[in-house]
Amino acid sequence: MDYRRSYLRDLFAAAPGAEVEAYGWVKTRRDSKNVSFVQLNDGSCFNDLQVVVPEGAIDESTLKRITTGACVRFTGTLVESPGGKQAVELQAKGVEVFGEADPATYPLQKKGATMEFLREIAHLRPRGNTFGAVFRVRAQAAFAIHEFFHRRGFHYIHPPIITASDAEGAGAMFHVTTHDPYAGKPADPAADFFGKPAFLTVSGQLEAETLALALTNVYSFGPTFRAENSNSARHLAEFWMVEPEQAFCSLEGNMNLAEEFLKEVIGAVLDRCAGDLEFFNQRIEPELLSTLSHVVNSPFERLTYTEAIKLLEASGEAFEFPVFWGADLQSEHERWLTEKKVGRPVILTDYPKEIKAFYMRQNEDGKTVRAMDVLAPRIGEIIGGSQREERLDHLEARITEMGLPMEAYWWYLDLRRFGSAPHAGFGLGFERLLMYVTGMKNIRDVIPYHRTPGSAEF
RNA sequence: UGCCGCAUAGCUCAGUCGGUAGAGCAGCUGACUGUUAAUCAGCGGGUCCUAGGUUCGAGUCCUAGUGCGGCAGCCA
Repeated sequence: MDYRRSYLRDLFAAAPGAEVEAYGWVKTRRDSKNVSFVQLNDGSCFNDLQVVVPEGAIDESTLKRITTGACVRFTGTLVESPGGKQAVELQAKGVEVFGEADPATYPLQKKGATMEFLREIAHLRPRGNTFGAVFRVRAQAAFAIHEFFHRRGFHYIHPPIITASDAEGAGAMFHVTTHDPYAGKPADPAADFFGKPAFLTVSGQLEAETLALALTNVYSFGPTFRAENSNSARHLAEFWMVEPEQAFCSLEGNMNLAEEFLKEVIGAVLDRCAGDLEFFNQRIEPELLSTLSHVVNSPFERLTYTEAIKLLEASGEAFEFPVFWGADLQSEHERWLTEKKVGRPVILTDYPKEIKAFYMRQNEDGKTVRAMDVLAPRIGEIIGGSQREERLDHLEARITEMGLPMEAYWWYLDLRRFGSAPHAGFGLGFERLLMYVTGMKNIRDVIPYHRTPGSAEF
């Protein structure tokens, strides 16, 4: 056995008449008087291979071990299929059973399981249609992201996952310690592993900026952690984030990059995962394919926050939360804009400085900052970014205004002391992108093992 | 974390007015000339989430807890 062999993906493209092997897991077996049919899948592509077992080809006691969930290798001849649902099938001559699966206790059925139940058997769900497709799309999307940046000369960087800075301000953080938190002794950071409090990163942005102001165009793509007690279909405590950062880049350049990025990655998945997306379109989200091709082929709407507020005020909608200049936009407002008003992704820019982070570049009006959020129908905010404040005095003033600890930012401020440059970047939630591309409704179902409050199984 | 809803067979669910447990699918046994969510017949399968309470009697009503979901918030 060797990875250099045929996979089901290859068999579907092979010429009938070939003698082949087929490795995989059994989806179902159907028996007739003289013949048995086995649906086999190895995860190499969406389609199952139909294996035909003529009477006598395999002895009955072995055939009985080939049940749903079993792992097997068939040998036989690839032939054109007389059945309507597949071009080729395997005429079996022999089989080896690697692992049986007791049909009475194997929890995956071919019919009618809810997403909630499948989440409880997350170690087995990749064997089903839906999650096989999810994780193939996840892999292709991740690869397409690296390709996108690589082709444009961006350098892939690796900001630390453990950080001693608790001042990033992007959300509640997980502590990292070698001390027993349940021992009841008083906390003593100086005696801990790093000699001070340490945390899991909530964003690599500040570190990415330091590399952008040397390598010009960089991006990171890795796990990110937020200890927020959020219980929603759009939040995880551990998720993957893509964070490009560009020197010599304005907010407009940042928006252009974000739009090109989404279009190219979605386009790549449309190209390379056609079978998987077809399934999502049929069974998960009926409008998926038309929506995605529309997104790839039409420009994103770009609005300033101020324009968006005016549109919302003129909408005539009875919103639960009031709309006024200075208010943070609520989900209902974002949804109206992107789903009802525009019907495709919207980029909102130039938010009031009071509702955005300290590092965003201040506009000349003294009221707004060069922030941008990309909002997508169905899932809301998929990207958040900004042009960064590159002027030392402006940045220091904002840190003081917001009551943040100036000392903690000494190295971040050094970037503005020594060779500062206009620069911009954004953060993209990888799982949110996957929700958008697959039509899956819960973010817990686009990652193999979700981490959420009260949930760290597997 | 707040509001709302749900929890019954392996899965998906029904269970009327409070009177002692049901279906479909899955599984098992058999039938069937190539099936493809195969079909047909038969069989087995229950801590009705947990703990209290009301009642002659609770799957059903009440209280608390737990889990899950929806919406909201936090954001990516």
